[in-house]
Amino acid sequence: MTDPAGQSPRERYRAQVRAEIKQHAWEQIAAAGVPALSLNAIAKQVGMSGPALYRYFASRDELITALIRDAYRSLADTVREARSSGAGLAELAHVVRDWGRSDPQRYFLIYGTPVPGYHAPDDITAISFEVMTVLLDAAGALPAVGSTPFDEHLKDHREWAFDHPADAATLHRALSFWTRLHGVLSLELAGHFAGMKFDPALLIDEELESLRQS
Amino acid sequence: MTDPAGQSPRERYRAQVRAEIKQHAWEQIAAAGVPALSLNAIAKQVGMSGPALYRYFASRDELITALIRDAYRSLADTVREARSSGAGLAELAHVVRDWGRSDPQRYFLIYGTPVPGYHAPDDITAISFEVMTVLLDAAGALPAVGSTPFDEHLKDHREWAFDHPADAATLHRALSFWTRLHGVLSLELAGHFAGMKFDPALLIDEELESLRQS
DNA sequence: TCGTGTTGGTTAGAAGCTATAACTTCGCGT
DNA sequence: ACGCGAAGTTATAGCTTCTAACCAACACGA
Repeated sequence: MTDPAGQSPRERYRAQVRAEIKQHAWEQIAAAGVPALSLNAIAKQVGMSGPALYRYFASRDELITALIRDAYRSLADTVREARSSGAGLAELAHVVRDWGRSDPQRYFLIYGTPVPGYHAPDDITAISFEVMTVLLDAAGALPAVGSTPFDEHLKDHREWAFDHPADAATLHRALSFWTRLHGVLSLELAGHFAGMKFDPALLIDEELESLRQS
Repeated sequence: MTDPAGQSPRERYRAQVRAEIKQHAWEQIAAAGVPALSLNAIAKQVGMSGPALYRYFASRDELITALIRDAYRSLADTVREARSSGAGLAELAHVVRDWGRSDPQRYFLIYGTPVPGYHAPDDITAISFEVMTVLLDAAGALPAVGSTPFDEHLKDHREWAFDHPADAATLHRALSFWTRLHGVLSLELAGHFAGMKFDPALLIDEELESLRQS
């Protein structure tokens, strides 16, 4: 999916089997969620028996971590491509929404219930910064607005933006975009709007419209 | 926890053992999340061996469902009491935030990753309507504002409010309150603000402040 | 007061899971 | 051509949920 020229044929085979394993893992997760993911069942699906799978993933947790990494990677690629195609915050919201609706469990692998002990490896948190960078770029493209108390607060707490040159109001807008979109989208994907027949896309539009001026 | 006068001593004992089981279940969930919840381990903790626990909960899923019900019940009681003590939307937000921070896994039992096949029993969804009713009451107490396109859309999709007499703008504000609060709170509780050192309470304040006028 | 039936508890065991150990077989590179 | 390492196998330990069968003890009506 990334580098086509895998070196030795041994490694090419290995990468292909790993991909196949992850493919079946995604199908199981989409069908019944992460808790129902069974290494045994996956092994049988790919045609090997049980413990052979441990040659490819050292443990169940390592497989899940790989899936989380791929999910982040997919999200980051999606928003970066949309942004480079000229999408603003409003369009980005719907791009992310479509991405989430295409595989809700993948969305929740990133933004769902956390596992108390778990800390994601550094390379994964690095990808989440990629996403935030795109949001900061898009938020910075909006017209400047007046400062609020929270903006002042952010001036003292902008380490998380690293070297991004956004001003405090832009940090605020990127944060609000993130939290408002996630607020609507995660409730939609989790089915909490089930009975209510309104269109979540319209709610998102207005949540972000009011973000433009405030 | 609810009705003190359990009838027969048999039923009193039964209710007390059920409560003790749930107590240990909450501790396990808080420590390692729902997937790590083990009926065997709980049984040993309460001093009985293995399958005896099935006299009190027919299955692991039924125990978890009971925990979900208690979580909803606790949330509904919390917001209703706060509202009856005169809390407005702004105060309600912090009441809910405190409730979530006191036991994040309990929050995620309601608003976290959904299980694909699972549908909550009717009595649980009824409790979620209790919460929504309080939000609608509090949202209706705010000064009236002009109508937006989404308000017009809501006029045709207000079945979920049942017989509550709120106008469309109030439905909209209750929805925005819910989604914005959940957006910030769930990301905070999941640790996605880990590196960033800003105060989520301030972000919530401003998210709801802009809701007052829009 | 004496059956009798429900309830709470036990141990045994089936089926499934993760994961490790020991062993064999295949294929790549020197 | 040969050897070594990678890939796969079976066996097994230890965990899980959950069912079956059995036993004890309490509650209640005759």
